[in-house]
Amino acid sequence: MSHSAFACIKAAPIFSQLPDMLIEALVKISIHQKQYAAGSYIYEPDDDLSALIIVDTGKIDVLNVNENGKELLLYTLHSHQVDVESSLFTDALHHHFARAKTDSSVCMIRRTDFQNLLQENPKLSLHMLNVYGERLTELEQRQISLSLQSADERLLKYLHEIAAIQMNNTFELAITKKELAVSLHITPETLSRLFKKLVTNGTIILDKRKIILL
Amino acid sequence: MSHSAFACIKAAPIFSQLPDMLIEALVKISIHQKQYAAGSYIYEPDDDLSALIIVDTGKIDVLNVNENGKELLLYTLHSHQVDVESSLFTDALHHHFARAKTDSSVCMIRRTDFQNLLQENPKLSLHMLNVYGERLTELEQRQISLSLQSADERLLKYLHEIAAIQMNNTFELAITKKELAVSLHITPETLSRLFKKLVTNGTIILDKRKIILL
DNA sequence: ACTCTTTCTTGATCTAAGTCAATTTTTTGT
DNA sequence: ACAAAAAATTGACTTAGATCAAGAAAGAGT
Repeated sequence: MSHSAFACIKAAPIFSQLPDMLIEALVKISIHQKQYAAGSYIYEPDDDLSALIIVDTGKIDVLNVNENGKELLLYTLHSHQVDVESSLFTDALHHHFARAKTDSSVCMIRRTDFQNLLQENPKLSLHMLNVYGERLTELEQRQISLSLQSADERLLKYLHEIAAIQMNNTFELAITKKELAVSLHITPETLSRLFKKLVTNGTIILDKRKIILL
Repeated sequence: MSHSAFACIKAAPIFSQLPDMLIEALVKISIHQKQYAAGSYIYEPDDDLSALIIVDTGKIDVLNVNENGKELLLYTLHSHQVDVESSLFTDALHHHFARAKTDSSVCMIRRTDFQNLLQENPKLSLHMLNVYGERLTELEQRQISLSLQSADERLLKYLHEIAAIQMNNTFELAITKKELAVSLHITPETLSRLFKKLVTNGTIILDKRKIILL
């Protein structure tokens, strides 16, 4: 658990390569260490908060609601990740909101302060453009994955990604299956059936949360 | 049909608000008026073209292929629109490609030239950040619409959007139904059935391409 | 150890949308 | 105006995944 704004900002991958001078400039305009209990809202639809949010500890869900009140998880921010969206640059109304999934603490930088800093630092602007470009690519990839891959392909891809990160074909799921279902955009029932299929196929061995990829 | 690079760039909404000085700087580094026949490729997956593309005339599809060779239409660029993606800022491999849908002509600005200009012009950087922010929001909206709305809701929304733009409840489809189906991410057969449903519901009157929203 | 709550599983059923195939309508080229 | 090509419609069938409902298993609090 970090305890200074400097540490919080420096730890964020999107800022970490920046020269310390710029980081200190960011620290100066940041609002330090806000605490949020699990389930509480960091910002809500139509809020004019307009700030850049850096997660120090905990997890934060960024979601969207449609007219019928149905929620869609856009992404979950983990420690040191930054919510670059939230209309930091555009004035467009946003219909999404951020909610603490676990007890969390965040740093914030207000939109106007950040924009002023950008004006004076072309390097920072260029850096942010790169970040946005990556986010864009990522979002596109996700959209492609959702419309071109079936649920079981998505699940398998997810499992292989974990195995790759852990560099081990045996691992435990870090999240509940319910949460996994949400992030794969399927129901828990469907996920349960997909797992069953993978087991009978002999693609995986599954014992509770423990998974062995064959 | 425009005939100078200046006109081409000035006509693009994302650049039009910029001071003429900057536009001229953009013109200087732009590659003028390339012609593409319908069906030909502007860039392909893994190409290292890395240029910003401004459509002068015609229509250009930006698509993606998955492993099975299935195509997904990301968006269609019309006259004066700019392809801000195509790894302009990131080095990440992109799996997508651009193909002329109709005979088209485009202006291009090479990545390195553009980045150099950005370095010297914080205003331009900030401007581009705004553009990216909007694109990001747009993409998110689309993803939400695709996973939260059913096909008939998407169709109706599309029809209402046209009516709103034309400020008239009676209008003609500017594209073929086949193309509409692609952009709604459904098959032509399904679209045909949806239209039929809307007609029997009494939601619309349809005669060939002419539509009256009731 | 024993509730109470939440997660997970399983079965039965439903539905939106895709696929395949055949036909009709519209558009295009000459 | 006519032939050929492309677009649109229709029907029969399949399928992935959702929904509803009911149990089983696991976890948490006392």
